Amino acid sequence: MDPMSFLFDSSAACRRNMLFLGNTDHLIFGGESLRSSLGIEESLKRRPFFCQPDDMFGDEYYDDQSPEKKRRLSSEQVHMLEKTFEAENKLEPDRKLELAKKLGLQPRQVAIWFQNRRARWKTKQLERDYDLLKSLYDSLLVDYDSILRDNEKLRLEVTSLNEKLRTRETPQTENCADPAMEKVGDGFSSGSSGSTVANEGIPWHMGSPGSYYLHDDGDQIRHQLVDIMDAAKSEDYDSSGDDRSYFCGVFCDQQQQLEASGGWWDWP
DNA sequence: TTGTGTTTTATTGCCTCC
DNA sequence: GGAGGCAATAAAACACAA
Repeated sequence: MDPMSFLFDSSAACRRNMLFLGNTDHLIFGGESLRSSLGIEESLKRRPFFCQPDDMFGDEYYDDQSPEKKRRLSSEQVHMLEKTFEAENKLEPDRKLELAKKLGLQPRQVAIWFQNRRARWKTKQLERDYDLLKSLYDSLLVDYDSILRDNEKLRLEVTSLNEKLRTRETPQTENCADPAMEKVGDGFSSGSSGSTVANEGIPWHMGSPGSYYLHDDGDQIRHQLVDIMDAAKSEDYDSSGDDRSYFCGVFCDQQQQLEASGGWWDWP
């Protein structure tokens, strides 16, 4: 194998053969061309990874630290890697070699850096997604509680009005001959059998069986009930109403936010 | 200075794809 | 079977409070 291709090779087999990888710190990657860019000259002086043979085996080097020590990349190198990562979160082999050459790093180091960087990005993305979902959940919870309160309020109102109705109607429910009376329509009557007052889904019943007849002075109460039931239907019981579109809107928003939050969630 | 928590670099093992 | 990706993890480097 060509020694240089060995240096550049980051395959699994090769890296497993390089059990002395810690000692690859000794491998010479030097040469002026490799160190010319990005102003990394300064950092190279401190970095056993990338120095020249004379530097590596000099007293100065060994006085400083063991060559096996793990070294951090310079800020310039990191900056360049970050910039590249912004453009492409995975590197083609050619690009990796090019970048490694440019930075004076081993291709394997570049590959590892990108791997770790992807892992960090994924962690951050998970945190962002969690925060987003949590805020959506919290706002839905607030809405839900508000709806429950409204529902309870309406229920009490209906009960109270129902009581009023009952007290007014008791003597005349059957055989009523008063022409002023009228049959209540629009959901208040279902004929002669024990009727449910409201439409389906409205959980209360009139107390007495048969059709309901109200005096004129009951009209006000009747209209109030109709209003209340309409409100109840639109807010609580009608799944095709605004509530559905609201929740739909919430989840559409959520999806849009997730889509907008990052382009790499579904990495190829 | 030192103990401790966090970040970064690197390794290992497993998996998928070609 | 080789190449390369990812998850889990180790360990060095770093930051910082006490």
